[in-house]
Amino acid sequence: MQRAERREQILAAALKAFSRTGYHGTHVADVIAEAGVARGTFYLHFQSKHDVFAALVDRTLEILLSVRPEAEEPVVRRRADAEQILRDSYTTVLGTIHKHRQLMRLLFDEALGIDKGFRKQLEQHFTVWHQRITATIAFFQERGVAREDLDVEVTGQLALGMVERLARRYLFGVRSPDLPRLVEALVAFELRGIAGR
Amino acid sequence: MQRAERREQILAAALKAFSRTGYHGTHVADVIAEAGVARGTFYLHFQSKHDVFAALVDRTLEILLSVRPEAEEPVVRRRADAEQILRDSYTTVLGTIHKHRQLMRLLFDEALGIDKGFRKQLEQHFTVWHQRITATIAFFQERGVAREDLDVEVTGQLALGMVERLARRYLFGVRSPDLPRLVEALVAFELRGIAGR
Amino acid sequence: MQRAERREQILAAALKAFSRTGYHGTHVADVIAEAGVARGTFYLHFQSKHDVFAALVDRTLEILLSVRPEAEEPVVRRRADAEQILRDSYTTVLGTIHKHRQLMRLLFDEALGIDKGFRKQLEQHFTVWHQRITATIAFFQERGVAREDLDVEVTGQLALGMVERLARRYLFGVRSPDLPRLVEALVAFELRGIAGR
Amino acid sequence: MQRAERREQILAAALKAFSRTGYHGTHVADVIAEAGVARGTFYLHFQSKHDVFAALVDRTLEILLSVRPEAEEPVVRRRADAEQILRDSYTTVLGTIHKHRQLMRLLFDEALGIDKGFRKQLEQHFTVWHQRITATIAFFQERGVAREDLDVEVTGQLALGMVERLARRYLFGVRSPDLPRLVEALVAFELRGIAGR
DNA sequence: TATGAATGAGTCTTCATTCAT
DNA sequence: CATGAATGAAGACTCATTCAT
Repeated sequence: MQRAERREQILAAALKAFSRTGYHGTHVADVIAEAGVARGTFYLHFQSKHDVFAALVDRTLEILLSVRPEAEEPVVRRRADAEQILRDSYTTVLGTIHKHRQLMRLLFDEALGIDKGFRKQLEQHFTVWHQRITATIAFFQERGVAREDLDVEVTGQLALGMVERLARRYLFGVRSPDLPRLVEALVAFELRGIAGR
Repeated sequence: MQRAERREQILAAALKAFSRTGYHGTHVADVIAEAGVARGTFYLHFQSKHDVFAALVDRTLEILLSVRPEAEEPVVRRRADAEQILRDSYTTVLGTIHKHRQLMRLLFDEALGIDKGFRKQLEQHFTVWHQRITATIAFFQERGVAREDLDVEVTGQLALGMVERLARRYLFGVRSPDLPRLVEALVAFELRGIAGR
Repeated sequence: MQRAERREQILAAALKAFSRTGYHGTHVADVIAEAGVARGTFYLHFQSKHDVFAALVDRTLEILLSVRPEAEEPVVRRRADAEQILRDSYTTVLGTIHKHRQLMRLLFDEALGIDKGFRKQLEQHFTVWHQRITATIAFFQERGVAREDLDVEVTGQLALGMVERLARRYLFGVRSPDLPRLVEALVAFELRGIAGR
Repeated sequence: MQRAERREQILAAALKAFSRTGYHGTHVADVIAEAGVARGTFYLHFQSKHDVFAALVDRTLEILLSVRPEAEEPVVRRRADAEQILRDSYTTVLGTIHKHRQLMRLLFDEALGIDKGFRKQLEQHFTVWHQRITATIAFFQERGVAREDLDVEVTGQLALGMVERLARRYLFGVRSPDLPRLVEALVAFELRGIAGR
């Protein structure tokens, strides 16, 4: 078996195990049992238990950050109206979160309690998303869709919070959420929320 | 020293210790050192390390649930306009969260990673809050402040998410947040978000 | 309450507790709960947990050693025939053991596992009993009831063992044993066992 | 080192340690020091301190129960006379007990004080032996060696008690007991004890 | 690379005993 | 004498990590 393959195998087993019993409730013994691999093999591919978890976190963050539907074709975006932009964005984001819900749950429920490092990483990640969102809002302001006196900074956080909560409430652990409904409520609420008048 | 007093003392020390190094990073030795009590004394008041943490979580949830400004004078509420109701509510809630930010942080950052029981407890808590919020929204619908076609259920979650994120971003670990600014942005956003038109 | 009374009260509670859960399975907390006495009071009357147990053991050994039916009226004994002597002795001994079966059980089942001191005490006690028995056998030899070539020393041990086993099997923990039957079998067996022919 | 070998090594060390200081006086630290293994290694082979002890008890009981000289050649037995049967049996039994005197002492002196479970086990064991003995007595009755009116049940206990006492008094902790003497006294006593007239 | 036996530092928890009131 | 809160030494057990094969 190729080195990368074996690594994947362990990573998958770790995800399963961690999802089942959490980081501290999962022992290396559980991971290797799940993977069907010897103890030594585990340490051949990962430096430590913490290390596997970090790898999963990294992967999760990569997945999240790679979701950039709105950035792909800026020119086209200008033509699209605000509603469509939001709808597309949120559909992609929520869809991605749901698709990788096990990883997401790990990140949101476990990572904080393990390490200050993970907290930092997560905060940075939120910062990046916050920037993207505020950029979008600024763009909406330019287009006259968002009012000028909006507190962009705080509003960006509000948008983040809404998504996070929808994810936690409707996406983790559920097989088939009613994505369109969530997106619709979210878009309607946000568009009005940022609108003038 | 009275029994209850000693218990309080240990609880305070535990809060400090847990806040500093997290649940798993904190040893009973740290707690008793912080409290200045003997090991046996700790176990005279709490069954286990897990038990002290649970006591802190319970306390936190009690504090959160006891925040019910809007419920106190229903008659007056009817006269008040929606904006004032929201402003008052959020001011109280965010203020309370900030006042007890150490406890809150413990609940939000640590509790999930320890025990499925805590996760359940937290979910139940969110359910209660969700109910309160949807009740308020329904009230706003009656009053014509919120549109009829609003997805109340999902919107309730959105409101919850906004508060949670503000708390995490601006209230935990900060001495003096700009509360009015947060409330203003929140109220303005939500009022528009739920409005017709 | 008189000092001696209080001591008795604790002793009785300790016997109950030890009988229930054994020496190591019983904590001072159990004893004082059973006695309805405060922790400090316990140590006012006994130096340690070990000390109470020792007091119970002492009491048990005193009871056992005070059983001396055959010694009371040596002149009369000479007239009685061997069978009656044995029957009387064993009836008294087995009766006493049964009457104090809780104490006896403590001595036989627990004392050995606690302390080399108790083992020594018990061995000395057996030695005393062994001497009494061999004296009786010697007396029987004089009277011609026991054969001359009997290995008195070893036979004394055999008699001891028979009684011990009957006690363990039929007397501990039973409310009403068939004492006459045991005595009859024992006497018949022993008389023949030591007899010539 | 093979798994079974290492287990044996620890078992031997535990026997030594327990024999020296008793169950409660022996710490896992003592056992591993005696065995020259690390703490973790101990728990790799045994679930707990209680578990090693149980393993030793099991082994002891197996050894005791496997002593069945009289069962091997029933046909021959019928021809042999009672005295020889008893002499052989007791020689083997007492010899085996002496050979494994450390294990036996553990069983008889320690096991009772640890656990009700061990008491049960020991009682069952005595029951088995009692059955064997009564069977032999019944056989002797058939052969006319034992009287018909014998209380077989109780007499079986008497025989058990004699052996137990000899074991405790002459076999535990002694290097070279005078086995023939013990057997002779025992056989002579028992044969007469069960005899008619 | 793979294996799994071995390691031992780390922690929680217990419980007999003390002592201030 | 009585109380019961406080003490802290002691000890069982865990589990991430190493390493010889």
